Amino acid sequence: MISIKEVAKLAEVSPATVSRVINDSANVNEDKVRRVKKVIEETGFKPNEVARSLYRKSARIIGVVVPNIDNPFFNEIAKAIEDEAYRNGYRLTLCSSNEDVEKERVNIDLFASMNADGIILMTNEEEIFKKVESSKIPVVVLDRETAHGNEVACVQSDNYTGGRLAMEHLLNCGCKRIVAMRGPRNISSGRQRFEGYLKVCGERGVIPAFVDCGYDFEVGQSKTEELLKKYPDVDGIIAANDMIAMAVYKVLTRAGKRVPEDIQLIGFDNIKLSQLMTPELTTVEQRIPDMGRQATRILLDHIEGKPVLRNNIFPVKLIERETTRGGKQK
Amino acid sequence: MISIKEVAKLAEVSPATVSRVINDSANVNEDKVRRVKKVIEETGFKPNEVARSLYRKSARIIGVVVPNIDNPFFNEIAKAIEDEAYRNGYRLTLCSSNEDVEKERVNIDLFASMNADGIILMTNEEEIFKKVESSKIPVVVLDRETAHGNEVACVQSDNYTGGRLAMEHLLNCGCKRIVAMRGPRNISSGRQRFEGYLKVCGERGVIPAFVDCGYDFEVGQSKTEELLKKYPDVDGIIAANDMIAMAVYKVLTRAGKRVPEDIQLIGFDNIKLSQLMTPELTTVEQRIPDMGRQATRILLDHIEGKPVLRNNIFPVKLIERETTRGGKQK
DNA sequence: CTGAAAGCGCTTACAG
DNA sequence: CTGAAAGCGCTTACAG
Repeated sequence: MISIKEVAKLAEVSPATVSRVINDSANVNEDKVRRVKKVIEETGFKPNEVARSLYRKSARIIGVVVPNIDNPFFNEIAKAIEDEAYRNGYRLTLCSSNEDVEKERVNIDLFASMNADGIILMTNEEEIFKKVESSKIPVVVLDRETAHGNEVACVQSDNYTGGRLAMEHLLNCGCKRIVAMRGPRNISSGRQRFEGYLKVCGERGVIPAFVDCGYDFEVGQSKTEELLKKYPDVDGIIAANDMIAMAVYKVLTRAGKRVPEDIQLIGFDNIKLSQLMTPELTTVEQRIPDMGRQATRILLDHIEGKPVLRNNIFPVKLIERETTRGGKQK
Repeated sequence: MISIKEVAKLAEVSPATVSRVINDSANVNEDKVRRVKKVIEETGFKPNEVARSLYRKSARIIGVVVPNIDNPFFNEIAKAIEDEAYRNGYRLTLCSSNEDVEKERVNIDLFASMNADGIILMTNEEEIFKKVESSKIPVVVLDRETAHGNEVACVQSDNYTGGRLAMEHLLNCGCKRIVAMRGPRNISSGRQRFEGYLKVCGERGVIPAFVDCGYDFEVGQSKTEELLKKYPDVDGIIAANDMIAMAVYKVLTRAGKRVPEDIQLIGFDNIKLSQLMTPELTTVEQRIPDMGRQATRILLDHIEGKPVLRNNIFPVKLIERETTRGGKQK
């Protein structure tokens, strides 16, 4: 790689002038501009970003921590982040933590020592929030809520309303015996959805029925089996999310239950998969790409010193598809 | 962030000595080592990686270009790469190109100017291979074959055998009218699988029947409809990959065809999804995590100056599940 | 064993 | 408008 010094020599100006031309940071004699541009053109010179970031203390990098990149939800989020970051001249370095706190910690340190400009955090570990706080890098928390107040902003869905929507829909579809699969209790989205569900139970005089569950496919299968034993008369299931709903569908099918004829099923997230599977899954939509984009925008705005909204709650929406029976009463 | 100079002052040694302690790069008086370590401990000092990479001309970063991170296959690959990279102290910066050549080009330049140590490339664009070549960064090509000879290595599956396996399996399952959905013609994996299929046709005296297709779900749907019109008597379908198989399944179901009773179906890749869907998909397994890991290992070995295998072909394997009828003849 | 010095490739006051 | 100089935070010959 050719350096600014060599460009300067070839263009017969000083390195400072070349820098000024590259950055358009000061008026430079037209003729010199021309000469410099010509040399850059001919040599294919690109400024070394590492040297730049050393001086600027900014690498135009944003660090992203996801629990698991190999999960459609985070995956779709990451795509949106990457997209928005790229559009603004930022790169993205990725840490898929597998919920390994040590790995998250190491990566946060790395982000700091890389002069990353900001971090988008989707983690469940309280400890990491503290860590990040001490690193002084601006953070936006995505799809999570935190008790700490030091993050630049939170962006998440209105999970509570989502929980309500799911329950109300099954009720409207005529289900008499609805069972909720509660999401992880250490994740705010799981708690909030469940609260929405409970609230509707209260309003409609329904006795809550549920089973504790996580967000991953594997636990979905075993928890569905458990559910079937515990509530043999179930005719409606609210899955903790879409991946769980896929698992539910598999177990129900194996057990000879038809969806939606015998048991109606609703998911949460509206990941692309929910529409690809057959039957197509009724679900509560989170605006995943918008959330990823927004988190990134907020981070960039903050970096540029613009004011920023601290709490960003995205609306959710019921998407009726084939695993529930629409307005029809049973 | 505290710097090495301040650590030096606090420990009453020179910055050079601190550096030597950090890197364990020379013998240092025990007492000084102790002092330096103590100060580092107390201050939480972490060396600035940007400064390091400026000197070393290495950022311990590997750049990854995928056509689309929002696609299970690349997703699973990226996870494996991230994992292996992390284990070796490397970070990963990601470009999800959406097959946008301009974006790929910009990112390659960025990788170069970030002092990235290597690139793992999964692209379809000939042009990009040339670009990368000129950037002088070591490249390994993953899931692709190139005509260029300048990459460090290629890693891919034995797609030809995979194509054979798929066809032979459907034949063994008693299918009389098998139609292949040919993968993209500009991607080597698509061509090779199709060749395997053709070869078996030749050997078994079957007249080839196929429909041109891509690798993404959406085209899978329309191409399946086309297929059904063109070959109304079809009783076995070889999908271009698992995502296409999902689309095929949906269209068949909507058309009132049962799988595998009326039409048997086989995919390719063995992405996790193929096992999550119901019915579970018979498919040809690619060793996705191994391939990602191996690509990374090779890159790192090369960077460390170790010799490296140029062509890495991973074996494929038939995974029988529920969309074909095993050994049973019809 | 160890410190002062030079250098990695930029950028920006500073002085003219 | 423009160049020489200093500095971003490290590392490694070099000399002792």
